Amino acid sequence: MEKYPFCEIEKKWQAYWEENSTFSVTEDPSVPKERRRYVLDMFPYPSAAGLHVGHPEGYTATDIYCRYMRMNGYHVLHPMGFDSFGLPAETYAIETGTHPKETTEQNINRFRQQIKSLGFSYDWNREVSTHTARYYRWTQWIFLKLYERGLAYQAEVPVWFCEALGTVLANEEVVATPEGLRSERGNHPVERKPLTQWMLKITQYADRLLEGLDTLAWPESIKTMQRNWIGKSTGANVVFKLAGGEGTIEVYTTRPDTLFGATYMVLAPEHRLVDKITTKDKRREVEEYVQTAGQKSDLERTDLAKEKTGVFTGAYAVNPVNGEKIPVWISDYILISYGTGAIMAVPGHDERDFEFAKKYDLPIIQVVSRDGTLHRLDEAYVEYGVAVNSGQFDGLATEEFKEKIITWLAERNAGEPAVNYKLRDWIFSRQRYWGEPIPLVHCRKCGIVPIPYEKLPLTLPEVESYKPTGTGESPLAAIEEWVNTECPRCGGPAKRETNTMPQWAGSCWYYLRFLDPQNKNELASREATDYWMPVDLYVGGAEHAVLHLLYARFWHKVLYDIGLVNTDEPFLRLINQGMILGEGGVKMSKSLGNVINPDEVVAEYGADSMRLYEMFLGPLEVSKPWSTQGISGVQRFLDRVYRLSGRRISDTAPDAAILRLLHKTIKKVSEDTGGIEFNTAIAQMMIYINELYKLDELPRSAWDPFVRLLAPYAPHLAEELWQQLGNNGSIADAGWPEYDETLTVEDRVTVVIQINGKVRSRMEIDAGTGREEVEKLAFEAPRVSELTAGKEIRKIIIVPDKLVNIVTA
RNA sequence: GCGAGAGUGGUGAAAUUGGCAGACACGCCAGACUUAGGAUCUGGUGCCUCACGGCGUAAGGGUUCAAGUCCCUUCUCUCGCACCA
Repeated sequence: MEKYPFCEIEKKWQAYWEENSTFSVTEDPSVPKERRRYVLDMFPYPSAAGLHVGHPEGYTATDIYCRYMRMNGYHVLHPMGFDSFGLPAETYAIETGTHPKETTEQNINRFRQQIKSLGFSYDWNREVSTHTARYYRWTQWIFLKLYERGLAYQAEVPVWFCEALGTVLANEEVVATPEGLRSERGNHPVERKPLTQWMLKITQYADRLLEGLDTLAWPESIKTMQRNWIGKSTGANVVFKLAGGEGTIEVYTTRPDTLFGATYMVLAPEHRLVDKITTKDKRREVEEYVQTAGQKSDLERTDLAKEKTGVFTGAYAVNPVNGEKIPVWISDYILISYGTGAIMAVPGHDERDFEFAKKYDLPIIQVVSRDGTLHRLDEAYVEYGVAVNSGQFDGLATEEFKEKIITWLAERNAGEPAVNYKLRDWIFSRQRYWGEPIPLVHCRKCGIVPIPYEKLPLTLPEVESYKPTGTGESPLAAIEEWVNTECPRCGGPAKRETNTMPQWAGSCWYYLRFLDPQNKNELASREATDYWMPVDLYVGGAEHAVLHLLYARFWHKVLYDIGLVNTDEPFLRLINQGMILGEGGVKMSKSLGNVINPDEVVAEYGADSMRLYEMFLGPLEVSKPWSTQGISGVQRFLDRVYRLSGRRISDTAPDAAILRLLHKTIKKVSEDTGGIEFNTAIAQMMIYINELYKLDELPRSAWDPFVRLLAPYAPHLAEELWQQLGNNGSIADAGWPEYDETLTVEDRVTVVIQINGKVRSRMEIDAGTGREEVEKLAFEAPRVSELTAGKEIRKIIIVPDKLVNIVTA
């Protein structure tokens, strides 16, 4: 028996959808807001490898959802595009001299064709690619807005520099690996280097980025990750005077209530006071330590397992609460980039300080107690409790003490409340060719001058070589005629900024360009934005939890502040699809040779089988292994459906059992499709087909609704069957079938009879039978009377239409 | 170490409010049809037992008439963070 002719069917309907622009949408004002949906996929980076099977997973899910919503009368925006700036094309250009634009566009064409081969219902009229000048014109435009609002600035910062890539990386692009810190892309070693970079002041939005999370229907895990990444903490800055000299050391602490337990202080080796306060006799030792710390990689410095090190500076500070003189140390366990770069050490109540104090034999004082009594501290007690050894504050609960001491310090100008974030400003410049040029010029007279908005886009020049200069400058720096320009303000000689933007820039706002992709005057009209935004459903991989999703939220909030968008948050609901693993549950990778190529799957099994299979594997959100045997199972199902369509269609009504199953099926498939639980919806369709398969002829009223249910899942086959049924036009325009609740319930039910919680018998009775009747019938059932004979019956529990539990003594 | 999530047949997985554990599918077994079968159709398939029956949702305990589901303890795995004071 040969397979159904999926190849012809799929080609035919893909051509039909294309010719008829079946899925293009416009901003029709007659459609009320609540009948509109914006469903978005994370657009792909068009790599040379082509689509992998992970892409179609999320794309199929949104496609099914969109088709379902359309059939239910919704107006759905479902666009696709390409995140087409990026390093691989540039690396390839360095190796071969091929222009990145050329490879990128080849890859885009391949991706588009692959995506189309799966029959997704995108509105292709809205396709955008971030590397095109008509797109990045607006990326640059947004950058200038950020600059105008003081959210983009230059700073010399220690940044991650990657020798192999010849560029600076963002914190988020550096990952810890067993071999040390490496670039996320390419796994190359990275090092810390101070360089002048463009920074975006995302920290200014830290609170709003944090608060906004509460309003979003996102996975808790992603929200938690973002919260942790932002890392807000509240406490106090406390000022310690230096003993015997002028000057102060300011520290940040979340536990000002432990101030009486501060027995020493620690500065980061890079702290500006280190040089000033170090005494003569300690200078040599301190300088040596500072230098070693500076040479250490950050991995070494942040390795938790390593023993803490430090040296005494010879200086002392005065504890403002009790006038105690305490020594000032330096150690690389204190980070210059967090808080004030200095701490008061409370070894009794901080694990790190405890470890350090033990090693260097510094005093440990207990100032917090669980119950108000003193005991020996074998480890730091970090919990909240009651103050002890704290002078007039003894007996206060931690929470209350914190408030009191902050006020006390503030009255004496020795401290104030403080808030800190782990989030750092976003290092935004890249020393690369294949990215958006930063639209600024450096004028000797006027300083940094933005290129006027109407002069955008500032396009990428052609270059001889794509290699980074290695000096920390981008390949653009080598193009004299491009770099040397006029100052837009004074007309004098000026030089262009040669840094480009990171790949994240284009993806920060692409969902807005889809709303109005041809607009020449604005990035998107306010009308189009108001019509569609916010995104109702956003589906993509969890790897973007804190990068893309945080950056995009940041830009969106800025655009909101400018008045360009109508909402404070861009993505209302987010779903992360799980990874598709190789057979056996291991990661798919080239080195393991277990990569499944979607083209081959489509060629062998068809797009509908591929779509259905990926959805049938399991819940969308979880990772699940690919199984080549498994796909033949869903193909068999589609085959059966197709063969079934060859049977005679009758106009007689289906029998009661089929009718009931039909309505149950419509109900289950409707609820599960709306709830993005596609695996169980497919299982229900299989159950239905298994039953229909037993019939010699198909009642039209049992078959027609099924074809509609199938349409979101296997759209090509459904179109074909729809046409066979004598319909003109696309099934996409057909309505979704409705079910009658009363027809979904069984009139006879099987009730199990338990004795002491164990199933001993069962009986078939009318649904809705009353309790007394059920009880009576239960005792008439076989084995029940013999098993209960001579026993005291303590209790009878009846769950209507489900179960009877007879409890005996 | 901290945070989040997950552990159910040989495999992928199902299972409203606690109410027949294993739907659906893969695989396997048997049969039918066939020159043939990696096609198709029908039936079977958690484990132990000839059977009656017993045992089963990572392990142990608890609540309950009743626990995959609720509570406690432990273990394992995945993901994220990694001295953030």
